[in-house]
Amino acid sequence: MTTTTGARWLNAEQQVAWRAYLLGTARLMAKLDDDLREFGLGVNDYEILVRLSEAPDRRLRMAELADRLHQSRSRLTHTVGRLEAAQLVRRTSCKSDKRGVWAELTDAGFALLEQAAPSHVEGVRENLVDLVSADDFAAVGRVFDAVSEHIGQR
Amino acid sequence: MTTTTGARWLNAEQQVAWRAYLLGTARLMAKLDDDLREFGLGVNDYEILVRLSEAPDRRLRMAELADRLHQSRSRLTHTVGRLEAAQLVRRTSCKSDKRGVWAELTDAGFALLEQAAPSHVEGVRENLVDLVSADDFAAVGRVFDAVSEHIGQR
DNA sequence: TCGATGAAGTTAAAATTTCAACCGATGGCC
DNA sequence: GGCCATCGGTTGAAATTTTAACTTCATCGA
Repeated sequence: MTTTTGARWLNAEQQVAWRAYLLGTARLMAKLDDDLREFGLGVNDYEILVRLSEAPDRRLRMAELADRLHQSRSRLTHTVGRLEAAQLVRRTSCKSDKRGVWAELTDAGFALLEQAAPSHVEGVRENLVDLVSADDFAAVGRVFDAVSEHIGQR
Repeated sequence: MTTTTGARWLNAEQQVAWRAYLLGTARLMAKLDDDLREFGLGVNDYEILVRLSEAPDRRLRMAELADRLHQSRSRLTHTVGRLEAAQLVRRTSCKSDKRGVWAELTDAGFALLEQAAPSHVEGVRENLVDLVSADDFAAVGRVFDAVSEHIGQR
């Protein structure tokens, strides 16, 4: 685009950084998905299992889980349906709120997570964290914290 | 995950930064897609149009375009098919390599890009670039350059 | 010149994600 | 209590993306 209006374009460095982010993210996610395929998971599935594994009683309400991952409820319903079919997650209805549903990590789900985690984390290190200085990586954290904060939920 | 093996986990700050990146990226892309919907585009379509608009004669070979965006050829074929149906892109066969196909931006495609660009770029600024220091944003560029570099093409 | 190998791109089918409509439950509020 | 806007979640269909197979053409070496 040429600059014929008063619009605030990105300057050259910003432009370069923005595109590096887009391309790098695409490549990184593809690589991580690739490496997880051996376990029958994708990054998205993995993140779901991790969130459950960390929650009290290894379970979370569907809406809570969806919010933490910024997914639509519908998408989560479908994904959890598949994870449930694979016996990695179990759904139980919520006593206190009859509309509610708990998604709970099964023992098999936890076991698979234990298997997949070392290789996945190693992938995150090798293809991201260990590539750059601690300061630069911390900056990434600050930047995307600010983004999340700014955009907020929903 | 608890640390019972010799695996190299992420430390607390790295963990936090990694998750901020995942969540922030999800929110950011959703927001940008949202804002582009008014023009009938998504971030992915937009990037395709931009790459074409910058290329000599506003056209690129399919494989070249796919590589620059790190997309599968198949995905690009489908997407360009839709963009072509919308008259934003035109496909022509390549003289010098009969297997080849040029994807070329039409005038309508260029016009739409001109319309969408100011608001899109403003969105990138408002939800990312302008939220953080120039140094931090530059760090993002360095980090994902390193990622791209490390993972390489394919 | 042939034959093998691989690149460029498409295609069809399967898997995933989005979209919109929907249902039962909840929580004010009058 | 009764009304009603909204929440939590699901559903089915449409749209998009992935996967694998396939076609055509290029290239390279014998």
